[in-house]
Amino acid sequence: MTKIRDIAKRAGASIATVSRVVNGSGYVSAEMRARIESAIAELGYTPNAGARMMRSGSSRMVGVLLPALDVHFFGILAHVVEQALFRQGYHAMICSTAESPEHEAAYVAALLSQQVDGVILASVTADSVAVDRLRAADIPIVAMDRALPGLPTVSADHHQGGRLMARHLIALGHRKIAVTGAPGHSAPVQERVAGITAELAEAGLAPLAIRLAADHGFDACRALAADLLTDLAPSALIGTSDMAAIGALHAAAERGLSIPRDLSVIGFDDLPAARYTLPPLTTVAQPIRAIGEAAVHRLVARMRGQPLPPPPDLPLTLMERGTTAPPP
Amino acid sequence: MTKIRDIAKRAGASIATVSRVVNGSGYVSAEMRARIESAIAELGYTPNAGARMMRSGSSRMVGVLLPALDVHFFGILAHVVEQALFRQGYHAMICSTAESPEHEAAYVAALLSQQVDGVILASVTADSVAVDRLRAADIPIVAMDRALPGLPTVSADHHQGGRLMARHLIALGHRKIAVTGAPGHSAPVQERVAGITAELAEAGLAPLAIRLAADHGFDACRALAADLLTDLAPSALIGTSDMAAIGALHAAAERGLSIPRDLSVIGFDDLPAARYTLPPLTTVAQPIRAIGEAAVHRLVARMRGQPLPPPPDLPLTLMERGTTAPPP
DNA sequence: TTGTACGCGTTATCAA
DNA sequence: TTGATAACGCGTACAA
Repeated sequence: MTKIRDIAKRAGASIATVSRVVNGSGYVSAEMRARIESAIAELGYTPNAGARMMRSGSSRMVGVLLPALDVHFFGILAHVVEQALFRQGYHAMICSTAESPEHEAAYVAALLSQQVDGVILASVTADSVAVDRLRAADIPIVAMDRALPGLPTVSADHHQGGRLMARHLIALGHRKIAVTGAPGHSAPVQERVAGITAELAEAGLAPLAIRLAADHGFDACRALAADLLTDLAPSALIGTSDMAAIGALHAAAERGLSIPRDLSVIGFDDLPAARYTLPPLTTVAQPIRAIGEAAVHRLVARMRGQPLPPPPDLPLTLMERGTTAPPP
Repeated sequence: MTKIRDIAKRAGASIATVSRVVNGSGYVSAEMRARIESAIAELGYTPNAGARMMRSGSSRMVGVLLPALDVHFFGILAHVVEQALFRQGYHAMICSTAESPEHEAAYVAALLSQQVDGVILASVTADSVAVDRLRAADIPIVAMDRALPGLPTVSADHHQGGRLMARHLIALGHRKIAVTGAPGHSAPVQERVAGITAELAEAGLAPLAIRLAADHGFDACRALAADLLTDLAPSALIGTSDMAAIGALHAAAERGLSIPRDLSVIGFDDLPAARYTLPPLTTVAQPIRAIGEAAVHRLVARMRGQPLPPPPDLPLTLMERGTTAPPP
């Protein structure tokens, strides 16, 4: 690997001058700059990040901890965050913990060891030991998607989202409404359920049932909804996520139910897949892009020592598509 | 940040001994080890990666360059690769280039600067300047999903995939077969198209049309298929990806066509979304998990200086679901 | 079995 | 405007 000394030698300059050119700091004559720049181009010099970091104590990197990349929601979120960080001159170190404490601990250690300038915690559970280590390190942190006590958070209002789903069905005239979804241990999911229940209560209603699975895969969601449709006879099903709603659509089809004539189904998230079904899924859209960008915005401010921007307004939108209608 | 000297002081040892404990190298008495370990736990020591890297010249990191994380296929691939690397003791540095040369160049520089031990290039174009820099750096590289000349590659046989799609439709009795898909500039897509054409030719057929869009979003795919159905009257449509096929399903529905009675549709990839449609999509499954794991396997061997394992067998599987049937 | 001392590549300070 | 030099934190020869 060519180093700064090689460039200095080649350009007939000192390493200090090369450093000035590379970092755009201090005064360098035009002629000297040109000589050094061509030396850099010829030899293909890339500054050693380790050495840089050791001097400056900063790596211009931001850790992004999230539970999975193969779940489309988190893939999109990671993408948005990464792009936003890039625009601010930071590199994202994306770590998918696979919901395993072991992974989480290893990644937190790696982030600390890499001297990341900040961390975005996406949908991490509050009682995580690893997160405590991170907090102890006194690095700027922003929680995303799921609030973490004592940490600046950027998250949609899941409670309100639950209300919007219920409100839409109530307005259509539904009274026999059941809730299905996963994963049950997810705080955002629980908040949505609470919002649903609250909105129903205000209309003098209660959910026919609330069934949450541990697994949020397609098959689990479909099986859950199938049982629900067998046991009860709801006129509408609320999925706590698009995944759950799509599973419900399939469970209904298996039982010969026509959507939305015999059964209304509504989801949450508005992932791309919500538009793939036929009819396309009615759902409450979460502004994923805005969430990622706001998280970066708040984090960058803290990393620069600026005052923390206020939590942004992240409006949820009812996307009325083809799976909801008045009850039969 | 606590450093190795702090631990040494606290434990009444020298930094050399602490280093030995941390790295599990050399001899340390049990008593001393216990003292040092408790000091590490109390003070919360994490070795500085920059200093470590400077000494050893290695970062135990592997760069993963891919075009996007918000495209589900790449999100899944990134996840698989990341998990596999983790099991081998490497951390993944996932870089999504957003298909922008500027991003790509910046990330390549970052990878070089981070002294990554190896790089996995997913679906990168061959004529990329950035990649040339990477090759010049003499780091182990493996190309994934899309072959790169002169580099070990792990990729499904897209040509064969094209053949499988065509073969299935031909076997069902279809003769009026059209191809739709995106993005047109993607090499894997072009290979699939070539495979389709070859298989049709062997049956004495030619595609009714081949239409590829630049954009691989849902709307573009649907519009493309809609035009195709208006202009021609195929009995079957081959999507070069699940996305294209799902778009075709919607275009058909808009025109009142019943699937698979009036029109057969087949896709490629077998993403989770292929099962979301009603009826679920018939498609050719690409072994994404095996691809990611094989790429890591080959890369790790090279990083360890071991001989390069042979390219693995990555079988494609026809997933016969609900969108294909004999022609009307 | 443990400790001392050097060098890894940079940046920043200071002097010229 | 440029150059010499001292840290930064760690791993490892080598000495004890």
